[in-house]
Amino acid sequence: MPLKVRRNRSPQPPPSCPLTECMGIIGGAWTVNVIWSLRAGPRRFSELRVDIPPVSPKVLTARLRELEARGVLRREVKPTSPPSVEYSLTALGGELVPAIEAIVEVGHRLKGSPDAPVANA
Amino acid sequence: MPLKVRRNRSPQPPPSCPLTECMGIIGGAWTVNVIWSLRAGPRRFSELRVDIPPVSPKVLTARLRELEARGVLRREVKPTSPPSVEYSLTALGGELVPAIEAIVEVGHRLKGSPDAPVANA
DNA sequence: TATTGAGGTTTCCGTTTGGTAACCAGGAGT
DNA sequence: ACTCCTGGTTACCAAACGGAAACCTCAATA
Repeated sequence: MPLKVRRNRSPQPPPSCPLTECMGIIGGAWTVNVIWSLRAGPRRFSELRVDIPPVSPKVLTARLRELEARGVLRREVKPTSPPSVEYSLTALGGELVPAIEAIVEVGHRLKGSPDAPVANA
Repeated sequence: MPLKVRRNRSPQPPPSCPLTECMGIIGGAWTVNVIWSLRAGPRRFSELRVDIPPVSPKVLTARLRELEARGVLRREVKPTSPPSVEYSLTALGGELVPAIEAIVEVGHRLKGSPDAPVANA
């Protein structure tokens, strides 16, 4: 009797496709919103929460840590009282802004969610 | 005794933020790869599977349907035998290409996955 | 008659994701 | 002695997402 192939395969190394890989970082919830908020200058944690109301602190922290680790933004603790933390785009992060602008631009012309109620339907 | 707030809230209407909304469509698995594959001309279902080997038929179908519904691509059945189906970008879909190019461009310079093994580590 | 190829659909299932709520530390202000 | 503010962290949980495998129709071909 032939043995079945077991399906508990260990996760394979990512295919290192730059497109797939880059979408892995851009694609997280609220990631682009964070970059968008920072494009006009540095923001603190609580300011970002105001800019993007539905984001939870947990996710915002996660996104900021990821973006910092990838060199998109930098994190600076200011010796104020209470100490505040300022996030700002790096040069690399700045390069993402036009790309996101392009997406927003097209986004305006996309048809809405397919199952969303349409005017006059 | 005060009643607890129940958490079975019905899903709220999307905030209709063009950025968030557009990322909702771009962000699905393999979506950008599909657009990327179509940028050079029309492709059939099975050709797309060759272009993007790890995509499963289920997900590929889902992505094609979504992109069609939002006017990014069009689907044409050709009366060959067996009938074949050709997918091609619309003008709107074409506008996404430079945006994706920009992302890929920056993606090249992003640091890799934070917990990925680094050369000499 | 069986097989092949196109273009899917369906079911099942595990992992990942993100939301909620609660909690925490340290210093400043009242 | 409290309370507030900043900037988080943690545990828990439900839903969504995507992969695997099996199955399907129709026509042409071997």
